Amino acid sequence: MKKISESAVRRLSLYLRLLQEADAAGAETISSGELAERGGTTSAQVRKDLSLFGSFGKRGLGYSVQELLSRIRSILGLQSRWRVALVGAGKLGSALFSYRDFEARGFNIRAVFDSDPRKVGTQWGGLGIRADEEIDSVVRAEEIDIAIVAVPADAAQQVVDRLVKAGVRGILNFAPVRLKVPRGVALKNVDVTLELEGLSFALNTR
Amino acid sequence: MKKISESAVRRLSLYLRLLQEADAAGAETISSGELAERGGTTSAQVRKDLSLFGSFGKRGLGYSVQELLSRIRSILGLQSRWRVALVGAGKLGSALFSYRDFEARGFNIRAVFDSDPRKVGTQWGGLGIRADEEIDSVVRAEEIDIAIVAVPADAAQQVVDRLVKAGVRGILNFAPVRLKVPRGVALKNVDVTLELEGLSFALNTR
DNA sequence: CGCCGCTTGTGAAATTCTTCACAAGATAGG
DNA sequence: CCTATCTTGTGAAGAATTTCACAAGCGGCG
Repeated sequence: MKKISESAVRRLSLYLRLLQEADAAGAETISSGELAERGGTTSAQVRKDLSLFGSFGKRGLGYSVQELLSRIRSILGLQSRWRVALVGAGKLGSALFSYRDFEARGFNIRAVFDSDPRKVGTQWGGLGIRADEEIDSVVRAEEIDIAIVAVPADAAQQVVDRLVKAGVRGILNFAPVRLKVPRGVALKNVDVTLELEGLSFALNTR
Repeated sequence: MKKISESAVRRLSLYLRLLQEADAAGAETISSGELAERGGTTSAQVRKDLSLFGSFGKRGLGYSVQELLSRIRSILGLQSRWRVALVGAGKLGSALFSYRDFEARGFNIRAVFDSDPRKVGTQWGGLGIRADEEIDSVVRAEEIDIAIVAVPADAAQQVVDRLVKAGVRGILNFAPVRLKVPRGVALKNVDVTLELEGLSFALNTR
């Protein structure tokens, strides 16, 4: 199997959303050109991306919205739900937790952790907040695959070490630090400051 | 002036953070190799990135931490503060607002908007929440450069249209939609679902 | 049935990004 | 002053990604 670039995966994920919108709008079929237009790319790019995984379209017609939806879901591994833990019950954690769109897209938050003893034990939508020390046992018991890390920068590496030790295989990190994870564990970072600085650069150079 | 790739800018931003850490740790000087190691890249990459803007190092010695800090700040346009508006005073907006790290990095939130009449008028850390209808006048009066959009997907385009009309030149969008902005307006997206799906793909293919 | 208009899938070309590799500057030590 | 050791800056090579361009499949219509 050849290597799939990160940007190709991002775009697939984007196509998935566009397809869901098209589906909701009642479209039966969609062309690479329409997808490109709505996704801000080119039709050749769309076709190339899809061709990495097979040929799903019909010449002259385009793609069946239903079929492409299910193909992309399967490519991205979204057929079944992922079991997710959220670490950090601060404001960001709370915002993420209440963002119920995750649920709809197959990410099921099954545990919440925080280091603050005053928060531990309180209920969040039917889920009791656990102490960081319980990460190992709870993650194992709940068979968590993915963790969302929303703790301060100086606590993040320790939390991640615990998560990895407990068997988590994917981490989405919101703390502004470069985390170390062993190979075999997937890591993605969301760094708002970095994006703002990107805007600053763009505004600065013109 | 030649074109600078998005990834190069991201890395500069990363180097900036690493330099701040090195500075806090008391380092006077730093080599491309050290930066690379801490930033998860290669020394050639670091040197190439920096060489796009000039030659800031001393052979045999490396880079002066202080000088490189100020050079990168100036490249990224962070010498002066940016005037920022936050649109959307929900949970995410609240999390972003209270993340005072922005302030430290030169992004000064000067206005908060929300469409909910019950929120309008309440105070957030000394700032009164304004109605979306006021975007035009307030953004002009406050000379806002950058807006952070943290509203539901179906409201985002309308908000952005207003912001753009009022003269905002950079937008950081958290809503899961592909926004349309005129050329000349810089747009960055933070899409958590997309990142989670990227993790799903990574976990799925092995 | 045959032609026409549309759209896919994909090699090949073009472009962009990363890595290599090395001359040359800088310092320290004898 | 000379040598040994670092580390930069940068053309050139290599790799990856995007765009081009076109043959070929498909459906509709006369």
